[in-house]
Amino acid sequence: MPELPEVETIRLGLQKKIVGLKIKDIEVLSPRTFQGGAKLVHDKKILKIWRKAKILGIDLTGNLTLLFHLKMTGQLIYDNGKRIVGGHPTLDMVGELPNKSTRVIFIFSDNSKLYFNDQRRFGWVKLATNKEVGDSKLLRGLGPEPLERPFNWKVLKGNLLKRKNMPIKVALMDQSVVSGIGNIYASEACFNAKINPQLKVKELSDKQFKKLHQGIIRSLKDGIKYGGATRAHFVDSEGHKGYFLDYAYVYGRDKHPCKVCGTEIKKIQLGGRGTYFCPKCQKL
DNA sequence: GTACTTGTTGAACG
DNA sequence: TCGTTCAACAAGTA
Repeated sequence: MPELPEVETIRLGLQKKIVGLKIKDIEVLSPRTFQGGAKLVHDKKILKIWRKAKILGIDLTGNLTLLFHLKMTGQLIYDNGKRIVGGHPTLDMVGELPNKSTRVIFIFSDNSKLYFNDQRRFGWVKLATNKEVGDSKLLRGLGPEPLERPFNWKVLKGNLLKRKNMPIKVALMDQSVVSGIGNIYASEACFNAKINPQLKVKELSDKQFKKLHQGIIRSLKDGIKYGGATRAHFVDSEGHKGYFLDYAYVYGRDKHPCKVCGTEIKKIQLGGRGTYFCPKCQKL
């Protein structure tokens, strides 16, 4: 599913392709997926594409911005005849478009198209004014971007300590602590830092906060390098089909041997979510 | 039919 | 009010 690295991958791919294009038309196949007045995008030009946490923003002329959240199964697929940019990987990304998962289609003045596909309709597209974007509680109260400079281990520690009694893995997923860490990367970051996900925040040493800071960055950069955390079929931004073997160290690998020490990976529930860890590498 | 999956939100708890 | 937990929601798979 699209997490921060996949949204970033999409942003980088789209940036190269649609900035400067004019939106000629829009088709909303699933009204509940599109919030706001769809017709307002007619004849607007794409100025800039940005990302905050897992939200993708496309700034348009007319002080308008399109906001996208892919949630679990959203995809953005750009098609100018051969090139596409993906999200949640499914085989239909290389098949015919539109298909039964297509919710919104943007048609540009050069007749290329951007498809918003979403199997489960958890995701959404929202047209907002620039002011609404600034006021949006979606974007306010988000913690620092984990891959940008202001995010260092002291900031991480300070923010985490607001949740001092929580298990560290649950606290990591709090979006006000750090932006964009979901269930997969929370487990992976803890593994990278060799910290047991059940450990309470207040029990971490400074050394562990430093390792966790590095662990978060490493897991996210790995994610971007591999184009997103997934073991399923994948299509890269040039349309080549690829296949990711499970690059994750722990996520989704319960009962499998740890890639570092061979110990069986355990799965537990933490904060109501599946949590994976190696009992030997991540001792309490 | 049931359990499970996700991020986000708002209710409910002590 | 607070820190924290939990149910609900969207819809599809196994």
